[in-house]
Amino acid sequence: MVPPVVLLMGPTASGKTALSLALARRLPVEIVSVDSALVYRGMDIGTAKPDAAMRASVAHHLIDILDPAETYSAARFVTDAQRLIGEIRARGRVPLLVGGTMLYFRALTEGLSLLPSADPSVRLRLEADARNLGAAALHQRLARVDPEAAARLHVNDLQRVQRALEVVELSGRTLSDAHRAARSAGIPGAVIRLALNPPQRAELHARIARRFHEMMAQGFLEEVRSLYERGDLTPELPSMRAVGYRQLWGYLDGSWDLPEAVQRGIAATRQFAKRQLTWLRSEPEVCWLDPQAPDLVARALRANPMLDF
RNA sequence: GGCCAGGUAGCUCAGUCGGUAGAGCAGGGGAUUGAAAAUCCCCGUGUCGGCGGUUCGAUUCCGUCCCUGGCCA
Repeated sequence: MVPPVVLLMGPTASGKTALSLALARRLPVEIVSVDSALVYRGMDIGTAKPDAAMRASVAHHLIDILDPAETYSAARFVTDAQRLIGEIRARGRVPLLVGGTMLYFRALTEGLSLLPSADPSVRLRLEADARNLGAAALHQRLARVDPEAAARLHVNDLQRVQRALEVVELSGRTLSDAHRAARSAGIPGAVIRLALNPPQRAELHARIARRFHEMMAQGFLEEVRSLYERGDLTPELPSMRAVGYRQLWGYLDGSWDLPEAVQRGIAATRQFAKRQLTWLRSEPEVCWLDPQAPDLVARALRANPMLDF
């Protein structure tokens, strides 16, 4: 029988890393990171990346695989994760997928439609069109080629309107047609979903603030400064748009003073956590865990008999 | 102690020539198919500092008290 795949989800600062390491002491797991920021090298403190000692104690995958100038995607994640799940299972171990990028989890478990990947030149042109013609004009253009997508997308949601236009331009079929066609397969075999979250939102907010200040004490600003001073990175890159990095970048370029950058960073983290929880509420068959509960690992195992080998 | 300027949403403030008030930020809810730590949508009742007075009606005018900042002593 193939081992189950365990998904450990939860908002930022909910204690996923600690629980994943505790689980690793009880089960023969390898960890697959499900995180769009942990993929970047040199972004350690602000992403709360598992440190060298942690990564020496249990195999971690999909961490430090890209330079911050590069871009990753949900589709690449699905390809990478599918491959890793197969490899880990072939070693007779349990794939433990840990992270907070909920789109990646959803793409992996529900599959993705067959779509063209992003094309930088098309995106540059569409961005220029958006600037010159306005969001309404782009939305109207979409309404002509893919009325169904236009009806679904808000005029102001430039990112998705542009993507829908990009899909038609690159593939000749509409996004709406592609969505109706078959998706890629999800995860074969059993899937167990654990979600870590404090029952009280105020507690999560407190954890977020505490952790942000700890990051500052650990040298988060110096980490961002060294990225800032590279000279080839811009605030528009997906890596530099990450929570905390974006706000400290704003301090370095003089947009605001340090206390304000920190407050904005903490607020952005809270907002991120809220969006993660919106995803999480629609996940099926989730075993919710309170990070403050004693014997967390025992609780997780008891709730999922399949895990108790 | 005197004079001046303020005290309105969790914060910063706007406003009501008297008919019980609204922005930004924060916060809450939702969406989410190759940028997703992104992007976008929806949600605004609060003794308008306290107490009196005038008025049909006061957050708005008057008096007084309290608090904050500045200037003068």
